[in-house]
Amino acid sequence: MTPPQVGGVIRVVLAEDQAMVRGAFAQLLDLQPDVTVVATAGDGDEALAAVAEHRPDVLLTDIEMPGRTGLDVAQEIGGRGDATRVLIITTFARSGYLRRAMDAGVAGYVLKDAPIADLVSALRRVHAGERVVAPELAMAAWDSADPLTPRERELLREVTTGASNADIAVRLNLAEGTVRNYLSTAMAKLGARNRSEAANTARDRGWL
Amino acid sequence: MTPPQVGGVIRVVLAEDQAMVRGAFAQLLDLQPDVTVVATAGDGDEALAAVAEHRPDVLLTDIEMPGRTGLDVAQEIGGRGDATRVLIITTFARSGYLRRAMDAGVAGYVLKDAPIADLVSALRRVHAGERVVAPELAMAAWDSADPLTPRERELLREVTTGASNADIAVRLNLAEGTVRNYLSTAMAKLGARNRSEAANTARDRGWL
DNA sequence: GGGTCAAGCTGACATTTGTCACCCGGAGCC
DNA sequence: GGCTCCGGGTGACAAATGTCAGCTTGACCC
Repeated sequence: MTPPQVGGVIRVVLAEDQAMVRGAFAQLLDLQPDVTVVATAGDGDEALAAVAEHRPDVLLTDIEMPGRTGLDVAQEIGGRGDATRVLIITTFARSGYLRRAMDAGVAGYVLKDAPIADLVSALRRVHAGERVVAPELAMAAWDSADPLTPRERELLREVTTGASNADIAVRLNLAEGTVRNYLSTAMAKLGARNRSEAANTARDRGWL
Repeated sequence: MTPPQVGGVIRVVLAEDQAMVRGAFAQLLDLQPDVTVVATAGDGDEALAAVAEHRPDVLLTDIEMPGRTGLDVAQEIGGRGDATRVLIITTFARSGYLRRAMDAGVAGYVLKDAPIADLVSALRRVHAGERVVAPELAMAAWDSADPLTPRERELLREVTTGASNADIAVRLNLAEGTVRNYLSTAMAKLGARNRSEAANTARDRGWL
């Protein structure tokens, strides 16, 4: 479909769930002489399909999307050994996603709080083989390591669904007291006053 | 500063907290021959200042911004009897804001989920004196009217700060039982399983 | 005037949630 | 081997949360 790449033209697939933002970014990137947006996607599944079809140089993706998240997509692509490199664009509040993004082998991570110029330059650098991480986050990744044990994470995930201790106990084959205990330590670690607050802050930091 | 308006050119101030989105929208709007972005703002206060300085035809603003929200700004502008008309761009999830937006006298309300073309056409229609509301919301506004009493709303707002029943009782001069009771009825109305869930859904629908 | 309805308010009671002291097993010292 | 630490697990107890029946007051409608 698309002509063979002329020197340095970056072929991009863009995934972002808000149509207006997606459209704006796509048009803007297309204005750059060295960038072509070959497809756009509104969720993770569309993104995977578009990458499979177009084999772009870079997948530029948001994290929070309906269904499969941007991180899921990154992991999938990394696992398949695709040549496509992944550049994450996301919101500051969810900074804890960074560690997981790194584990998923993404090539770059920029914030929507940064000027658009940063997006374009990050795109070029990622295409050139560099790794790019928003400077505000490079440090944050270290001083806020995930303190939760796997079990605690699991319990907190149940809490986000609105489950009671009894529900969780049944679902995970635990005594109710145990459930309470884990949540209690999780609350202590997160400085939360109750289960819901704990689940929220854990989610906000990308630890779930 | 700006030259006198030639026929039909729309002078716009754009307020949106995410720099990248703000930049993208601004550039895109400026590409339209009949639109000029005279200033941009990253929060409500900057937006008010920009409107005061530039007296634009339209203020295009997000709702959720640090400090003063887009609705606060709209109210302020409406109260001052400014000629500037307000067009809200926001996220679908917070559909309940619509009613409050209407009360604040906004001229239009579009969703970030809609294609960008809608944004431009809404802008033109608002400038022409029409009122524009995203079709998905025109109906939603009616079938999901806020069921909360003022007191319940107040209590839920306290819950979002992480306050316990005892805390709230003291702060509002109520018996603890009363606090529990209000929250209980609020939970019933919202179909929530506990205080936090109730507070979250209420906030998500823009009822706080 | 009486009747009814909604909102504000309350205490007694039942349930859920959070805290604590403790047991077990494996990993890593020394 | 003995020691300590950490993650997983447990039940008894205390505190917070949720439910219910019921009391006022004011608005609205005969």
